[in-house]
Amino acid sequence: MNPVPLHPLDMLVRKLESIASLSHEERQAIQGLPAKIRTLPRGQDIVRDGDQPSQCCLVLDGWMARYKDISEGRRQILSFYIPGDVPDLQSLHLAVMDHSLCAMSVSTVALIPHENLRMLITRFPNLAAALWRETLIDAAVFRTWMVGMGQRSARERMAHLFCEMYVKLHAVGLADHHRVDWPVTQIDMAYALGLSNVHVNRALQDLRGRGLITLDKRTLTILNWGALCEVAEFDPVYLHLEKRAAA
Amino acid sequence: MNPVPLHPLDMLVRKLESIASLSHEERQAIQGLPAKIRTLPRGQDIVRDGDQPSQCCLVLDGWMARYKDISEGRRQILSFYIPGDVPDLQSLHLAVMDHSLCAMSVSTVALIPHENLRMLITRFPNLAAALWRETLIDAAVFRTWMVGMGQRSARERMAHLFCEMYVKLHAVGLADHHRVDWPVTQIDMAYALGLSNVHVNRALQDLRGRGLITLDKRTLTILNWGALCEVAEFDPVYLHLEKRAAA
DNA sequence: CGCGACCTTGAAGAACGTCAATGGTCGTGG
DNA sequence: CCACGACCATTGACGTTCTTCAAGGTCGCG
Repeated sequence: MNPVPLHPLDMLVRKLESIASLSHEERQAIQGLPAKIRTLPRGQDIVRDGDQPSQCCLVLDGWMARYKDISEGRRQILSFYIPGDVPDLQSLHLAVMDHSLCAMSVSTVALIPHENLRMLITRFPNLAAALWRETLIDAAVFRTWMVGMGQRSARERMAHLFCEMYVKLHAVGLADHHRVDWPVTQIDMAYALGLSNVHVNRALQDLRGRGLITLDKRTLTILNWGALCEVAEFDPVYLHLEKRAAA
Repeated sequence: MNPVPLHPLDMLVRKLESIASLSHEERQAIQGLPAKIRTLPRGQDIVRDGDQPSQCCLVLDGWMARYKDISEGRRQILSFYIPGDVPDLQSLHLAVMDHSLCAMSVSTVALIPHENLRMLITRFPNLAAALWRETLIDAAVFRTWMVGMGQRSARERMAHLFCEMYVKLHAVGLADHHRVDWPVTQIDMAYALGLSNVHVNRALQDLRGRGLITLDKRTLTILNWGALCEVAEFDPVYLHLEKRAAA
């Protein structure tokens, strides 16, 4: 959807600058990181449950997802990632993966060796703090999904997911005017929301019927942002964005 | 239940030593942290949703829980904490709380100012890494609860919680011989598992009926560890403990 | 043109929630 | 030591949400 920017690591610079202010030296150090670019087809894993990765994955284009499979084809998608995110930053400190990471759409990623990231955060404690903070926001999103799965109905959860992804995409300039490219199938939404695909479809019909959204040909349009937030009881505090909240 | 050790911060030293090896200097620096000791009655909040805390809370005795309230008395407990844990470590990097923290039983905590923790991690990057790792394990537990709430039945989820807490308590020497002090009421378990208290009771009867556990007068006894793990599909990898796994 | 992946819909059943009533336990104060 | 009250556990009956199974239908692409 988006052309990869001139320098792939600019994506990371921009992300971290939305969190902390970087010195010229820090910016240069990030841009000097070695990165191997890879394009992934939809559905492809990049790290698997049980792996011991030696590199981190920066999303440059497309959507990725963390997920965990348990017995008999049961799967839980744990979170979605968009350009600028580093979904497996945790592997810097947790040797063995307890879940997997895959592409939800055709995606481009940059692979950065742990070794170089470790050197970076040793030299620049400020960057270490920013990356730590990233993983803490990740955890905050997990908590919010837990609240949803424990306490909210299918319709509310789905509305909440739409709000969350719109705000996140908007914050990095990948969504505007309440329209988003939405590459996630209903089957994958079922995995993410802890529902059956049949019920996902029904919840979707419900939101459409209320005139809150349309979703067609991989494009999500939010017709009534206020009402959607209300259904979702959406409060973006947990995303810990710096300034503005939402659209 | 446990007497507070001679020096309260030894609890933190011990916890971090189970993760990383500390130098004499680092150990001393931790022990030199200022700590205000407080005892909390059951149910009391120590930090609330929306607060901007200026200190972190180290659990010395008792159980604590993070939780989030949404409309109309709906509550989700997000995780449980036991002695040695620092439940709100995230507040070091995320200014505003997106959930609350309360005592699940009469508890003793040590409050440590952010300021001093920040000085500590600036001086000792090794400790910063250990604390970062702590927050990452926290996130791994969130993910596991998500999988449970999205994919597992009430019985499986409850069995999983018993396994998880037993392993965690065992790891810090607070449980043995498959017996644990279990201060959590069925109502609070309902909040934690995303169920009604009535259904919690029924799932409990089910586990009792299968001869897997007893739970009486705040004491949980696991009668058949292997079978309980099997029901729960419990795999302790996500706790990222160093050596041994379980009992 | 045909295949595979995805979406949609209906019907029946399982899992879980709600409401309501009862009994048990424990700490507190008389 | 006893009595009280608050909180907690338990159980039954019934309603709702969501799942499962099954059968088309649509769309894009080779």
